[in-house]
Amino acid sequence: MSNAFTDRLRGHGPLSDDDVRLLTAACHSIRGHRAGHHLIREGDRPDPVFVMLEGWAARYKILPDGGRQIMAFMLPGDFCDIHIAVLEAMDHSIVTLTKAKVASLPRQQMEALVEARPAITRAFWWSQLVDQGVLRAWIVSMGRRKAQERVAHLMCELYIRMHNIGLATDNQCEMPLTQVVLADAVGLTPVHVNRVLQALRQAEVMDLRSGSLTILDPAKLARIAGFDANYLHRRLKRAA
Amino acid sequence: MSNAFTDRLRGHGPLSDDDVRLLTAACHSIRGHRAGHHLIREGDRPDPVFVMLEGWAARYKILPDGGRQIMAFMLPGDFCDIHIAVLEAMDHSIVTLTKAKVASLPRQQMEALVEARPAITRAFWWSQLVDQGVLRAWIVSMGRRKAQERVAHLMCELYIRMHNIGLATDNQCEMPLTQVVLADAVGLTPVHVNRVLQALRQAEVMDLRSGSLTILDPAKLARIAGFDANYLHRRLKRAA
DNA sequence: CGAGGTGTTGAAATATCTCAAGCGCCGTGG
DNA sequence: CCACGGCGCTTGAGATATTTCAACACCTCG
Repeated sequence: MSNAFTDRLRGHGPLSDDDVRLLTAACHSIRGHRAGHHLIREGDRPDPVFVMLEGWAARYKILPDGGRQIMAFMLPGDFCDIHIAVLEAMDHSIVTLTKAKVASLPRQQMEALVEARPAITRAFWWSQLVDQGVLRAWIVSMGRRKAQERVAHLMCELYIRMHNIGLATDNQCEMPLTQVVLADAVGLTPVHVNRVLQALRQAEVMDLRSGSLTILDPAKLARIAGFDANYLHRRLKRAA
Repeated sequence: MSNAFTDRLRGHGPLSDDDVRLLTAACHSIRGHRAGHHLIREGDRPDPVFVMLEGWAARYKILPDGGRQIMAFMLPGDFCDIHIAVLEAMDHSIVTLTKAKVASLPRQQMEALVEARPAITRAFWWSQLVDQGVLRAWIVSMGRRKAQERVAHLMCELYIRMHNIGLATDNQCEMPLTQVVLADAVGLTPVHVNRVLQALRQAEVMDLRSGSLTILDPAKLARIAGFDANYLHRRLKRAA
């Protein structure tokens, strides 16, 4: 009677058993997808809200010149904006990056939950808050950090997020990102990302390779990244 | 019985007279500030929610190396995240950029409104949605657009937002940004921003000067920027 | 009158991109 | 089982966008 989704929301504040039951029930349609499957495409009329139960996905936009910019990574427990259903057309797309299991909640059911269950609404707001914090951190990175710092910062973010959902062991976790995906996220060129990764490896700071990240020197990594975790404010940790 | 704030929210969906009355009443403490006044500083414990009634403000973060990155501009009718009150400490600051009039709503009153008034909650969600759209657009800009396109895009965004709140006439509006503020927003150097502005001026695309923006060739500007307004989904326009 | 913020200009330095090529791996199809 | 093609990673060298540093003019404000 729980999954990555309810666990995550519970991290944002107490939910009654009833709340959890309603939420799990709402995730009725659960489907498996392979890497590269589009959950939504730009231009689609959005209806259901997607919730990642397993695997990774990315939210991205394609520019007129064909370039791609990734705006967010979605990990297990994350979900697409609840209110997105109000729009007529998506202005971006979402793809799975790995094999994934995703639930979809019909819009109406979502809204019903929000209207009826204050605790759930509150949990959603929290989640929103964290998401916005992440978006802002990305803006700071892209605006003022140089290549090395940028990828270091992203690795910090993703490691912490993985850690928060119990998917990281000591200084190591899965990180199923190819160098071009990484490049599209940090706003660099794949070849430059490659060189940056090599530099970080040779400096014995971190090692990203074949789908997994190893942090060799956490303090140094955080210093390079200028990383300050508290924008990810994880209630979970504190409540535990 | 209305102000920039209620007008804005009304743009996101119908509000009853009662809703509007409650909202205006909630803006009890209204104060004037001069340019450069901090509404919140990083590290502060946030309590009230601020609403811009007149003037501009910017949300920014200072990096370890002393650099500043602006993450958002706040125009009349905008407000800081409602839920921000849940945090223990602000992870960024907000300053006024011009003389400004701002209302502050106590946290509790805010939450009471949200619990009691579904229409108001809905309006807040909309507002959130738009804000997130803007954040994402900034990420795309900083990640994949070059200097000229970036400032062109920002000018498009700000012009449209000013237009939406009735503060722009034909292809012209107030734009009280110094070149260094602009630079801190788009992630460039002030001197480079200067050159970009000159280029856009000489190309007769737009002219930003002494606090006001003139769009000389809207089509060209939008083309350079790769601008697509629909992420700002303004209900106002449609409803009108 | 002086000080500081703002806009402007020039020239050299540098981070990042572009283009181009090669290598290893893996899954597919013959 | 092998050959092939495609993808992901790596490397090099030259091109380019943007930064840095430094200086100056202008204006406002005290």
